[in-house]
Amino acid sequence: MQEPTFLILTALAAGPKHGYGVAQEVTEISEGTVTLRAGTLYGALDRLVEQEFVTVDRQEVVNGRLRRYYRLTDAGAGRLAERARRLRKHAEAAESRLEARPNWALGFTDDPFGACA
Amino acid sequence: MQEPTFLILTALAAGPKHGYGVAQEVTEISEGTVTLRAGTLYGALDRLVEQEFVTVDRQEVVNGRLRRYYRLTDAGAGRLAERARRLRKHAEAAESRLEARPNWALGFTDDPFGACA
DNA sequence: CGGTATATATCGGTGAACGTAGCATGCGTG
DNA sequence: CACGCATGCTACGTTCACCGATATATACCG
Repeated sequence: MQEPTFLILTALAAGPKHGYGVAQEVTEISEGTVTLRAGTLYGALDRLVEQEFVTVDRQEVVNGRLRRYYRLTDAGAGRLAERARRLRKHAEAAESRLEARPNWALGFTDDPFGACA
Repeated sequence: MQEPTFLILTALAAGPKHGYGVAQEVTEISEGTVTLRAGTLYGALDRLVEQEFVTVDRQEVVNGRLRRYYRLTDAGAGRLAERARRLRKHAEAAESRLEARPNWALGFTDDPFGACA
């Protein structure tokens, strides 16, 4: 599961939303770093419905335009929880390794073993 | 950047490693959930070298086998830090939304506020 | 009357990941 | 000594998600 898909599930975790609403929420969650395109959005939603991580909650017609609401299933919530935990673990691993890294070598002596006097 | 690529950078953040060593460390970091295949590993390393997030530290021949060590560049460390922060933010967003979700529908009462009589 | 915002749908290209196979060497086992 | 196994990189081909572009349709505003 990639970033866009993960964020779509995250957006739906707060409650049912229609496609466009998901796209807006994803932009918000990611602080503008991820903007879903139509192709990505509906492609991912179709896939998620097929995998039963998401279901169509209901459809309504507003101003002559179709509006389809999607809802996270229990399986989807489980999958999201699992992936969120994994993401956090990986982020923590990366951050702790970066901290321990001798990056005082930024630009000058590059001495991975600290053997440099 | 996808999960395998992120984990490769993370493995290299602790110090230079050769391809096979990276693969082993990735298995460890991900607690066995991600196992890098040769195609994924060397493909990603080639891309990372081209993007200058990783450089070839040195090469040696051990027992007639080539061993090529890769090292994280400063640009690579910066990129990894940025991505790690983003990953953590997304993981947190997902987890907080999942907590707030009315998942008492899942068969057990989960009442964080004790409001449920 | 044209531009923008709301909404969903589809198509083709691209690139990362993935699987498998192959090459090459040393080491332990039968 | 033959064999499998671990090490370590290369070289294919395939799959799949993402993405840009395009299409459709309505409402609102200048």
